[in-house]
Amino acid sequence: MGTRPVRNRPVTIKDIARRLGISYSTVSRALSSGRSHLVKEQTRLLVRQTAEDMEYSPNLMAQTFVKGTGGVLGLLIDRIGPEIIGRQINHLVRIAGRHGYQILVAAAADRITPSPEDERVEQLMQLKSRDVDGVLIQAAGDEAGSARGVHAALGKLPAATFGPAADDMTGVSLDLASGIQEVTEHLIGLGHERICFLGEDRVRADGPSALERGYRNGMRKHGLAPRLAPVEAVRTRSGYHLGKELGGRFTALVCCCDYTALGVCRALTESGVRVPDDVAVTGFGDFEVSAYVSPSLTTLSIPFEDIALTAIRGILRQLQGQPAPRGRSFKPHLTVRESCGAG
Amino acid sequence: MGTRPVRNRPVTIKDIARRLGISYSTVSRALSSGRSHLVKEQTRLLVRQTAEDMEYSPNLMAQTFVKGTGGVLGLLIDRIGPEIIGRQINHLVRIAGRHGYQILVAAAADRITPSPEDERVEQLMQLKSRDVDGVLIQAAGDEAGSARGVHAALGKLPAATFGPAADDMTGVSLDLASGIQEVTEHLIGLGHERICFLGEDRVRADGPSALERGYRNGMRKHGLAPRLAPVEAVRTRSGYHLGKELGGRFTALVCCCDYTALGVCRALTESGVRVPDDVAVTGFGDFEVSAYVSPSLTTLSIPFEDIALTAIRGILRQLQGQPAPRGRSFKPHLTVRESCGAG
DNA sequence: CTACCTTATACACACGTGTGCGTTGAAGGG
DNA sequence: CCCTTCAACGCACACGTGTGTATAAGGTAG
Repeated sequence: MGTRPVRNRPVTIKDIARRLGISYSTVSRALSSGRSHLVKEQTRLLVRQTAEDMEYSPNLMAQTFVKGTGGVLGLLIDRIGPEIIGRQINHLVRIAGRHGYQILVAAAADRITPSPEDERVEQLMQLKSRDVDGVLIQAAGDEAGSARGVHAALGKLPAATFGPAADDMTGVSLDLASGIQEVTEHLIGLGHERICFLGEDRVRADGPSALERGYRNGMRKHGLAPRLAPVEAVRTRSGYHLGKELGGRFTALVCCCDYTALGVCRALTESGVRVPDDVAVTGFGDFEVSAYVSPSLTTLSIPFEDIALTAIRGILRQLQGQPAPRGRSFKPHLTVRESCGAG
Repeated sequence: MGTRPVRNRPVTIKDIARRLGISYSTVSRALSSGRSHLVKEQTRLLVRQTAEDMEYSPNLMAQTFVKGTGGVLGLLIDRIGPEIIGRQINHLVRIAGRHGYQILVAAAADRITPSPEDERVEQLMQLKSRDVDGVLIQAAGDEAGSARGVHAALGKLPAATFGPAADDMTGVSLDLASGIQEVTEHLIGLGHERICFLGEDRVRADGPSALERGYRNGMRKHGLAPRLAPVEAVRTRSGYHLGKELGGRFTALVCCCDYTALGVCRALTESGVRVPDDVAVTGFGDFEVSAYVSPSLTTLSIPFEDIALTAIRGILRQLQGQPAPRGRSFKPHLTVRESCGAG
């Protein structure tokens, strides 16, 4: 009779107030960190002690609801390879958590959509209506974040996009072109001249991709003729098939993705072409496996940690009322291993 | 003068009510799908049209707040390899989205924690205070979900754990033992007798892991003596080093992870030991890359889609008030490729 | 002792939405 | 004509928290 039955309903500040015989506004003030001068120190301690005893945990929904801000960042992801997503999410969640934020994921539907941009806008609206404090936009296309509809849908919501900086949103991009150019020139420095680029399919007809531009720049700079072979992005199968055809005609293959490069290596090995002795191969991404295959892959490492850090810092700045930092473009790091023949 | 200035504040049902000169409770009822008999059809249509015109979008925070449920599932992840996480998240987000749910991620902190269980409990509490409708618990340990503290912290919150079913929560597990046993017996069927198991480090002293048990069962069934070599889980580096030592002493190596297997293959190749001609190697996980390396990897495929589907269905059942389905244990699918020598 | 100031607390409202219940108006039966 | 019935809608409260303002208590100076 002395002990009340355990209630399933979580403890609220009203419960604490009732127990202490004070008003719940006092409890609220005692528990909120700021405005300490409005509550007597003794009362504050008493309230805090009682809160702990009663196992009070604040209703974050209510706090978010009333304050309009509540420690959640939205992450908009498009279809990207699981390896990239996994690594990126790992870093984002970790760094966001370090600043007290959680990540709410909104991913592209699996159905075919007539307009990817409209879908992104719809997801953005949904994130907005959940009062997320900011949005991280990870999308496949080159200019995914800067689309007009997306920008309009954002309104004043802090945002960072993994791509070129747009107005009012921090852009954290990877300098694909300079990366590919570096690896291309590295191969040229090793004496290669017949170098083929295995790029992604051109989804749109809006000119060469950044990767392709980097390759072209590298070749042009040394007076060599570029040769291209399109490959569906992030697909090893295509790399495999192309490797079968291209083995004899080139001395080096620059691939747009580690998986493509691995597929190429496999095809070459099967055809009796040795890597790197007969043909050098390079990749992009430095996936976890790439250091441990044989031959280990010369590739471009992506500074995920820096990228995630910059993006989240950008959002934090915006949350402090400052204008959106323009962001940065990070250069991939050339990681030389065996497959290029320089190891 | 005729047109009001565009307000930054989002449109609420009160705005709609004011515009139409009706009370906002009527608007609320007109917009909510159920209880259609309480609003005249004409009014309902008028309200919906107006809502669309004014670009009203409901405040999901408020809805969640008042209803105590709001279309978000929490995902608790421990440290797992990015490949696994990436693939799992992809499926979970996609399937959850199909049912109108979003995923809120809570990941383990990067700092070393004295008690992993306490940390999980803390994260659970945080998810709970955000009124998530259910929790998906993806943890590294064998019995991560069934820990007592976790169970207590959950209370009546629907949950699914990727592991053995615990009381009141759906368990979707992967039958690691039967998978490893199958691949072990497959190797025995190919004539191998000196088969070594490269397992993960034993974190605790609570007996052999499920993987190890599967291997032992397979060997014992055919009267062969088990041989173990511990490897830090999901690490190719260790696999590489072990491969260097073990190449000559065994004719087959059963690895606990594809990455380990790839490291082993590399080490063997470097040492002049041919795979699969001299030594057969198998992995676990069927990572994206494993089909395209040379030799392609015989491995066990994880039915991610089924796992995610079962977990989310389990939670949906619980949300409908039904008791937690016990869940299922899925068998990995033996995918025979080249590295075992049977291709 | 009164006027005034400081301090600590209580009261009341707000945030946006859902919902029980009372109220209104009209229709129908006696 | 009055009473009942029922549809359609408004009022008011609730959810848990934050915060501006009124109020009470206590102290000091005049």
